[in-house]
Amino acid sequence: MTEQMHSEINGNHPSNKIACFDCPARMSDLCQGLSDLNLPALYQSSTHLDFAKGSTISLDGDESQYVFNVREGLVKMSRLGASGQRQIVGFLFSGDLFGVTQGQEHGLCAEAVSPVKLCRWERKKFEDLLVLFPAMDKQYHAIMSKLLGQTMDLAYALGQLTADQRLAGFLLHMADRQKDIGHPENEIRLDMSRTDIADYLGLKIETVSRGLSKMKAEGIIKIPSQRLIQIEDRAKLKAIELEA
Amino acid sequence: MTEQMHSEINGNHPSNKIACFDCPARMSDLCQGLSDLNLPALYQSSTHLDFAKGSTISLDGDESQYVFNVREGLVKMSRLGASGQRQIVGFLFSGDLFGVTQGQEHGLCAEAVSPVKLCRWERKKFEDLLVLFPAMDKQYHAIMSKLLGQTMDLAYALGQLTADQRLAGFLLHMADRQKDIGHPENEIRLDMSRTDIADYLGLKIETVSRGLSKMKAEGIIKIPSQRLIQIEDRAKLKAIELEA
DNA sequence: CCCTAATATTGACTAAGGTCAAAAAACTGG
DNA sequence: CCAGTTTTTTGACCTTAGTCAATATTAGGG
Repeated sequence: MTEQMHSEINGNHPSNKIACFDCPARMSDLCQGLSDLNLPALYQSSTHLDFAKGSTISLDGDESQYVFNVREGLVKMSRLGASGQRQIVGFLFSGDLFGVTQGQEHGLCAEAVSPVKLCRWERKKFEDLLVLFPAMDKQYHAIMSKLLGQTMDLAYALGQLTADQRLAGFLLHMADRQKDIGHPENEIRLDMSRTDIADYLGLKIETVSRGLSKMKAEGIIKIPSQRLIQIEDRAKLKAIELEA
Repeated sequence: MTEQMHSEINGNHPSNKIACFDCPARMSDLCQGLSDLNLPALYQSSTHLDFAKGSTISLDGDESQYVFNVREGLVKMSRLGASGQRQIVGFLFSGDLFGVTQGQEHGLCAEAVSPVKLCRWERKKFEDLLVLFPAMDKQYHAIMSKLLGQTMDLAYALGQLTADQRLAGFLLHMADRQKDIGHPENEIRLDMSRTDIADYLGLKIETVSRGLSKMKAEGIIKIPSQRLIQIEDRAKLKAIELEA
């Protein structure tokens, strides 16, 4: 169940129908720079994959490493340490690129949190695309830069903020994401477990649970079901995040 | 004293003499891909700057943002948070590139820890160089990737490791750096203060001090002077880093 | 070389978050 | 709808690192 197999869909794209046009990630950081005319090249060098909830997404095959773009679903990216722990370094939503840290055996690992549809390129082919499409290369620079910024933000949170501050920041961040996808921004649909949240925020699951319970008791949030959180008092949440 | 001014050296490089040839960072990640023939282009679009110890290196001017390469000295890169704290997200040595997180007002700031000599480009011009020299563009991708990996490593340390583990890891990492520069690898010359180390490791200065004192008491390290640490028992240090 | 200011160390105490254990909710397949 | 499993919440207690305060050490300027 943990090692559930993925299914390879459209391996070589035998038909000429291009799935990019109606891809939920068509306007993602990566693809938005490309005109419809250039999509076929992007599409033909890619493989589409489905991963079941909980399955591991291997970042490199026999020879090549891969670069991925998330079409649908939620992926978690973890840094596995020599001392056996795991730090989730990012959650990846529709349109997010991953698999960009080449070479270095960084003990990175990606897992599908929900059922996931991905677009995959061999790194080599992906780099060819970047040469071919300067607009995409520019976007790629921007993506790396953004990713670096996000990871620095995480380091800031982990190194400097209290448990409550991290949790408040997490909820606000998730709420913003919901808005981006066009969902009501005060209703957070959590696809990840409490354990995932804990591993991301550098906390233990009990601390996450206590933090949420406290916010609920103070009327800042409602928790109609475990995986659904409603923000009742955004201002107070913001205040917690910025607490001295 | 904190806001000590920097001096601009060789602003427009009026002479034809090219400083790149004898640059300590000639073989840095950025430049190593270039042949001597291509150095003039790199040199002419750059500005050389000196910063006094303790001075702030502003990452963007009136119009443009800048990209820097460290020639000599030590730079610290900090993420400043809305709640007033600071997390040092990296120390930059000779040959390290910085200023790559464009756009986003990420509250980033760079400071000279020791007297520093830098090479600076306007981002726009720098990107032109990348287009001109594919080898350099490739290096740039690798640099971003490495930087991202390092920042994830930091996140792992901050989120998952104890104070002693972080400290042991830091010393080992610094020792490796010394080796790279050709210094004896068991003698760590610390250019940064205890406060800097604390801000980097997400600890308070007292915790850093206590940790070092404990290691000294256990014969793992010697501290001949505040800014000089000798590793006496590397294996034990490694063991602390990996402790369950 | 001494005096001062900055930096680092040490000590006593506190608090935030972790650990261990049990209870409660929430999903699962039949 | 129910039994069984997983996930989450809550409680009591403990440990790690933070806080506050005093002392020691180091570096710089006259």
